[in-house]
Amino acid sequence: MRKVRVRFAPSPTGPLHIGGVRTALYNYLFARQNGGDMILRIEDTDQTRFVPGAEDYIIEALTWLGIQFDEGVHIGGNYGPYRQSDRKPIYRQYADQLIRDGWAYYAFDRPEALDAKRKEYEAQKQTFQYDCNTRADMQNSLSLPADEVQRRLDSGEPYVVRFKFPDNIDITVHDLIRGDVTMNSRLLDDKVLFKSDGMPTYHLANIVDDHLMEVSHVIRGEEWLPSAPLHVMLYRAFGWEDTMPQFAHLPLLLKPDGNGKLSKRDGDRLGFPVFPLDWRNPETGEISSGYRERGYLPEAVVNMLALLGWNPGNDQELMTMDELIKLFSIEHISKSGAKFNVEKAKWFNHEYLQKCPDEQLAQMFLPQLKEHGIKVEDSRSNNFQLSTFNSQYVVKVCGMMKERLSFPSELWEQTHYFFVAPTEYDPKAVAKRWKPGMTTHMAKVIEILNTVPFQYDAIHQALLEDYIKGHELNIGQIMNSLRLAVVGTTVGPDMLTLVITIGKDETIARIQRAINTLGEIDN
RNA sequence: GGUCCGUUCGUCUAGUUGGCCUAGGACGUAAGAUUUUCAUUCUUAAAAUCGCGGGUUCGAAUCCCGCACGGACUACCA
Repeated sequence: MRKVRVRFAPSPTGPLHIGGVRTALYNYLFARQNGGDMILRIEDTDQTRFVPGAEDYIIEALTWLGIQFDEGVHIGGNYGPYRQSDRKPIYRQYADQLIRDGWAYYAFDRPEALDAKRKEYEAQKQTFQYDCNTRADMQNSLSLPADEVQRRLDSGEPYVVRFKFPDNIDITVHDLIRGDVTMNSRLLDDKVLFKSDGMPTYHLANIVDDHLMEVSHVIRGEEWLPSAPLHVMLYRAFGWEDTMPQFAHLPLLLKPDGNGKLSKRDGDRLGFPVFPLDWRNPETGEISSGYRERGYLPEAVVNMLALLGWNPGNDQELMTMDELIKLFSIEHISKSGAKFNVEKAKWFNHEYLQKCPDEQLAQMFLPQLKEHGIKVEDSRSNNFQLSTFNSQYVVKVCGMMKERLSFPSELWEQTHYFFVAPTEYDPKAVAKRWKPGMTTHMAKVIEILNTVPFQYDAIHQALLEDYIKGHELNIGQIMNSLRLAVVGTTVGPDMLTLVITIGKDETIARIQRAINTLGEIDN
């Protein structure tokens, strides 16, 4: 049994698309499960589409998500170099080999000539294809006399190398997800393998590199399925068919609404990220938002992505990376494309946020606190006047409040009253709750807080049991007014826990301020 | 247009050797319970005649054929 070796081979043409992230994830899960190697290879054979920073972005994104590599452009390995532009000298000889063996030929047709040809066919409602039927009419080493070909080559005329597809043979690709897929060579065109700029195309570079890097399984997007027969033929032409990797073509990630492939624009339109990290277009300066900056936790993104096109075969939905590695199987990858669902993504994040340790959450909260002028120190007691809080206090607040949120970014709006006293009181809540006699009740609350031990049970007994219930008062009315006084609105966590947390002095100060501000209501 | 791939609740999907499927779970939605409030949580409900039409079979979401629809590909891009 051959050692499992898989690769993730993106092109550095921009930020890594979330579909690409999923492809990387599936490769990673498969490699880890089988004790194999995971390789990061950069396919930058198209120099016109190269975007600076894209390679670093890819590495940073995958690192953030916990997808690790054993070999690659950033860490090296025994099969390098791992950037195709650095492998440029390698490909030439393989193109030559193919020509020598009659599997490929030189073609001198200029791009303009090909365009003209396509237009010509189009005018007759036909499609031009450079193949066994048309290559005799084109300018290539199959149609031109040998001395003419040599003359052109010697004179430095630009040329490409095209694959010479045999006429009318059935080529079967065995796909691990879809089974056997058969196509006839007559329908396939003579793909360019080697470009006039001296670089190989994807097809050549891909096969050569996968072979040289001893890749055992090619797990890639479904968009590659139509060219898979070409790849199989290349392995055959090179005589590498016995070590040809196994193929698995992943279903596509679709738009949440309507149909079609998920694209960058969809994210902008529907308000969710299509990229793992924020990306700033170096040319336009335009920012595309990423999951990380939106407050998604890497574990949640991984879990969500894993389930978009795969399932463990049972009802389990929450899985860590380690569990995914154990449970992953190519057999359970679905065949049809999956529509991206924002709501489910949020739910995953909520679930993982609950698992997130309070200390870690507090750490994520720090920038928001700073932004609002709140200082956090390690060894100070809580002091509202100086807006400085003990870090343990922040941890406590996070722990108390996290079940209410899906994103760390919601922390401030949910917890600001733990740090800052309300300056305004929600008018609707005031109208509904601040009834006549309320200032008296609130004064009584202050009195109770001043007399009983400042502990949950003691306050509960004195306030809820003795005072409110003892006097047959409306619990909702009093407690909501108290909340209004302390928080400024009538939403929030358990009132007594809140009071205990912010402390006796601050609570009393806030109630007093509410009494002063709101005053007595006459009617 | 051509080739290939696909098609189970609104969405992700279970269903892999045809019977245990009067099609299960999750998200979302609705109702209820809990809570002093909101949120969380819990319970329940609605939601797929398994794309459509034929066949094979005692029996089909599951096998076969046809059709429809959707998608991918069809560059000296990957």
